[in-house]
Amino acid sequence: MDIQNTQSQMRKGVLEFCILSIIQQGEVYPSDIVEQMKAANLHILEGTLYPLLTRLKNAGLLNYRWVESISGPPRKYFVMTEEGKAAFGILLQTWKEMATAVDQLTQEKTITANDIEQAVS
Amino acid sequence: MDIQNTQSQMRKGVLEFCILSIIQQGEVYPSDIVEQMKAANLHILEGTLYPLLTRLKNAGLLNYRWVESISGPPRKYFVMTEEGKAAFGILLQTWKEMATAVDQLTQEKTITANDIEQAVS
DNA sequence: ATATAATATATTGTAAATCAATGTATTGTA
DNA sequence: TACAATACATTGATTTACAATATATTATAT
Repeated sequence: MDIQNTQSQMRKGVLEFCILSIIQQGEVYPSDIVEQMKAANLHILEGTLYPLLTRLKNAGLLNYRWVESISGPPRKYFVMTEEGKAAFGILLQTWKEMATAVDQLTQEKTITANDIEQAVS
Repeated sequence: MDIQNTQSQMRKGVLEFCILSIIQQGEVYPSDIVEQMKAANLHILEGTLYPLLTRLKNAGLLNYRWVESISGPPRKYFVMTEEGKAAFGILLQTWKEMATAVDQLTQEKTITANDIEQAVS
């Protein structure tokens, strides 16, 4: 176990949320997503992305349509469903709440049960 | 796959970071950690926490000492090592960078009800 | 004194998900 | 016609959180 592992755990946690966010901003195909994630320093591999998109599609949050490419095989362009938009709204709030909680945890000196026990004795 | 799964993934990602943060603020034993995490709405179960603490201890980031309790079996109080403090510093920066990146991803071009209203009109 | 409850550390088996490596298919170019 | 580039997709291994349960110590009630 090293620190890079913990760092990548942190990034993993927000993968689905970020991918939904990217798709909500406009139709994209998987390579677009990989690029945008890389630009945000949140790298994702295709072996992770494809099963993830399939899961989100099967869950009813996404749909896709085939679009011919001028330079290669056709591409799967993904779009949000209404259910997906609703889910994204919930996740956005979850993210905000969690980020606030983590910021408070790391910045505040929390009073512990241990402090209370020592203070009472 | 449901949305609660994605929410818990989000929380999982920051578990180690939050636990290091709690321990950095003062000596605690596992039940203290469970309580503080619960207070931050970031629940963790004992079956998750004990192996995690063992991993962090084996990685050289934590140490512990036994302390007798007045009401039950002795407790393992955990403290940060110097290496642990250094690792926490790195993770704190990773967290800040990631939170900024996620905020930018979600705020860049998020489609709002207002956007739709303007587009329709 | 004994049994039960409360506290606390710890392990096991299962399920989920990411990653690295590789496979399959289509189109453009030399 | 062969090769390169692009794109979707799967497989096997590893990691890890969780639920359930185990083990041990101390306090309390009967």
